[in-house]
Amino acid sequence: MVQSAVLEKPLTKGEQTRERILDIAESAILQKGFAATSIDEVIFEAGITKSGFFYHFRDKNDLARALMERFLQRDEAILDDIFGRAAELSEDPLHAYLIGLKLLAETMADLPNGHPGCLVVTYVYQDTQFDAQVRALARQVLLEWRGRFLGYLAPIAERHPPRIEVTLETLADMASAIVDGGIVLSKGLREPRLLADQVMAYRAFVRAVFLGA
Amino acid sequence: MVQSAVLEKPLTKGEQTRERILDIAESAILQKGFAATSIDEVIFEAGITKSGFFYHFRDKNDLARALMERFLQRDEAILDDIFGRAAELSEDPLHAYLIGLKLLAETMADLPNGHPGCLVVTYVYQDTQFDAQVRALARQVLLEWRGRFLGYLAPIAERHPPRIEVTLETLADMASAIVDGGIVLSKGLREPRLLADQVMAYRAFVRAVFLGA
DNA sequence: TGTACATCAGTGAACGCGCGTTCACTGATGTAC
DNA sequence: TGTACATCAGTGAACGCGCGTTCACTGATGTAC
Repeated sequence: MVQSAVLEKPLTKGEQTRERILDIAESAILQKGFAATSIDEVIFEAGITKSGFFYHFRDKNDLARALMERFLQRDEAILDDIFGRAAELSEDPLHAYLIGLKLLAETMADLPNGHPGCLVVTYVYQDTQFDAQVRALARQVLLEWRGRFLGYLAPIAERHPPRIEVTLETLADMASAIVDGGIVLSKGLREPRLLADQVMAYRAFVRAVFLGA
Repeated sequence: MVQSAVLEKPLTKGEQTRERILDIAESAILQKGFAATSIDEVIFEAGITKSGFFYHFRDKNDLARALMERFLQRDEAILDDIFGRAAELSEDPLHAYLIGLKLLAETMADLPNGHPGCLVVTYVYQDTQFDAQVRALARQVLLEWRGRFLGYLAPIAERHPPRIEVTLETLADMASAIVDGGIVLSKGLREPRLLADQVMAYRAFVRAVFLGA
């Protein structure tokens, strides 16, 4: 079971409502997009009035910002947890990374109804609806992923010289691309397993790059 | 230069307007999403009135359907062309596929402002806005891709037994995933080269699977 | 312990604008005889 | 070659609904003295 790293202090009543709004909005936005998700619809599900919504968020873009900020934090926490556990299981950075990818694939496979979608993809594909701050936030997530995976790959390349011509940056980006692309296929074809299989295929490539086929 | 396979007969005045509407709508939808793209905005750019729009399309969903149908046809024509040319350059199905992927990467790299986005991704991430027919169309594109790449891979696997444990279906889906995921990163980070690099990385994996690292 | 005040977490009603859609109409072009 | 009619490719005006946002207000809880 995935356990958050920080101890969660109990939420106040207002924070609970706010979280419920965020949950409902996120799920709706991943299904229909940002513009098609109306505040009316969100508050109906949340059981509050429109003014209640505007007590928590300045405007709709502020909701988008809050969602992406929460996404960024959760995403970092989950990946830190997965690759942190993996690092404890092997001294060798390559084996640790391969274990991490296996755990990531299992996490993906365990989602009961398949992956609901990635907020960053939603934002990138509806870019001009958001203000500069929100766009910068989405970009920040993409750069965080690149930096993270590069951080895993650099020590690997030092110990295991690559046998296939590919830059570490491209190999790092490939992790993000395969997950986001895999989610699209998985979601579109309604085949939850597909996503985990794609992560495992990426894992096989990493193995081939550093250990040979 | 990419040349369409079929000879194009000249468009009538009405067909020209219709194509212009589709071009403007597609570009807007890829940037802001379907709901956020208003008919008003499209007709303003196209220089016609609202009634002119409804002469060409029954309603907004009909526009979505027309866009996806056009996308499907163009996509098939482009891939047929690329992998058709590749097949002429080598007898061996593996080398032909590798050449095709190279040509695909070059095509991606040649897009002046980067790839504008994939309609299928837009539709999958705004699914509930569309009626059943449009959703089925998007799904059809995903299945077409899987079938296409499986068609390339099956003869390869017969001549070159795979050295890495991965199913042909996963390897086929990986082509779609890497392109769609690569487009997200490319678009989000505003790095046009990234997409071509990802396709080349996929190509390196295919090579490793069938030839070893 | 009581009182005054501040903050929290909202309510209710109204706003104006923009949206997708409809309907009756029209000038230009094409076709049949 | 001329005329009647049909089709093409739209126009112009109006529609009602839903959207995001604002504003004045409120009961419940927390804090200072």
